[in-house]
Amino acid sequence: MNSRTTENYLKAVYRHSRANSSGNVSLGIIAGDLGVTPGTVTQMMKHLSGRDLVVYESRRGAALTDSGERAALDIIRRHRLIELFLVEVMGLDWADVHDEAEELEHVVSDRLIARMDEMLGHPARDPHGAPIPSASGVLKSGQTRRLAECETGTYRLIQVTKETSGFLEWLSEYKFFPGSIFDLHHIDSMGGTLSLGLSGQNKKIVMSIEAAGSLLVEEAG
Amino acid sequence: MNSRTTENYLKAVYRHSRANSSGNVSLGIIAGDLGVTPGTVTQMMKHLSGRDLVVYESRRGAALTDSGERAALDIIRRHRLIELFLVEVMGLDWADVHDEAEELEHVVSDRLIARMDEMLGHPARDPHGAPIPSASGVLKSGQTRRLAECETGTYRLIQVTKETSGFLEWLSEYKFFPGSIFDLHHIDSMGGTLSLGLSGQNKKIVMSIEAAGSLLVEEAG
DNA sequence: ATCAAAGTTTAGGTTTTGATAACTATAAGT
DNA sequence: ACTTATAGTTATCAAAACCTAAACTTTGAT
Ligand SMILES: [Mn+2]
Ligand SMILES: [Mn+2]
Ligand SMILES: [Mn+2]
Ligand SMILES: [Mn+2]
Repeated sequence: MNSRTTENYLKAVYRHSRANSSGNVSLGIIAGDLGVTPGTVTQMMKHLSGRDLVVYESRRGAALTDSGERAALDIIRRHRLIELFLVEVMGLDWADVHDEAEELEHVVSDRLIARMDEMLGHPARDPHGAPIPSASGVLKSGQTRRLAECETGTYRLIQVTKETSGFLEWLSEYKFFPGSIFDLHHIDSMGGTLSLGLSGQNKKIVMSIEAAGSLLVEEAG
Repeated sequence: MNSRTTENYLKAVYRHSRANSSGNVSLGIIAGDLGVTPGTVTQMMKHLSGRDLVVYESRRGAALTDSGERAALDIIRRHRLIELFLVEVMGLDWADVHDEAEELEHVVSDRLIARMDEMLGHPARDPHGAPIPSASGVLKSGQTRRLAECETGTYRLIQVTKETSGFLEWLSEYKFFPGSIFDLHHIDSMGGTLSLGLSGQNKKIVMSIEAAGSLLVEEAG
């Protein structure tokens, strides 16, 4: 019904509307994200607009309609359930499932997704800590903060938003996973790094503030 | 690398070369199988020929090359492992997995297929009794006969070659599965039916000889 | 020899996705 | 206000991957 490509566009619009308060995404951002030229995005937005999946006003950007958001959340649900299934049922590494899910999300039937959900006990989060939208399209995200914007203190890692296998493997080496509790010891804003220690371990982790931008945490005091 | 469509053509050529002794498939048969016009098949065979997947001589039909056969067996392996995975690991009904596998076979990565194979203990047969080609592309099919061509006697059901869910559900009602042993009591070739009884049950099964054409059996004396 | 069936060819069409490059609107700076 | 830079739009072209229609050719059978 929706092609692979249009589904990926819908996800891209969704991704970037979270960032922008208005929910309106500028097309250049999508072009950059998907690696296509701006003209291509304009065309696609017109197309999606014709199918009532986005509202698009010339030069004002695009926003998902209700049915567009439903479609986007459905694909995101698929993606996240598939990732968790690959990790929990099939025993793959969390660093290794994103690309696979990126393909399968467009092909696996609703019935199979429902069965995965059932086997996994209607899970709330994927292996990277991202919340899984419900079958009815409700996504509940608690209030988290980017580690890059935190002061020193004690936190719990909730979600890793950058899913490149290199970064995930690096986190694994420190056994730093969603759920881990840690102390943010020191922030060197000039040097652009921060250092932290996992509770129950004495090795120190030093990472760039840029990298810390893809870690979502909540206070654990 | 190979598109969904070309992969399905390769499977179709493979399917019908088994039937023909020469291994040469007439293009009309493929057109009928895939529901396209003859000209479309001619074009596709030229295309596959250019990619060294089939040998094709005008009006003489097509046959898979070695690499074409390898490709076909790889997809068949995927298909059958996926079906078995869906039944054994995910608990779906055997009548319900073919269509799903028909899609997934083109998308699931090699790594995931290898993992399924491992989880299933390197199985020899799919849920319908069809042999699963090895990763190196070897398919060992024992010598079976079509029930439609058997005399009365005792047999074991090995494989069901028609995978429509209606037919599979009908077999399920009688608990008639690959592995089942039964007596072929009576053949009414004029009426076009045969009747048999499963060992350990006294209900009689009557089916058309046409339907019995899709049951492969071996003697169980 | 004739004919029907099977297969081929040609020409054309659709869908989906994308690029290029000239053009235009908007916002920002001076 | 005027210029300029930036972002976005438009129109045109393209290519891949399928497919059909219909006229034509070959082949095998009667
Ligand atoms: Mn992912
Ligand atoms: Mn995707
Ligand atoms: Mn099947
Ligand atoms: Mn298929």
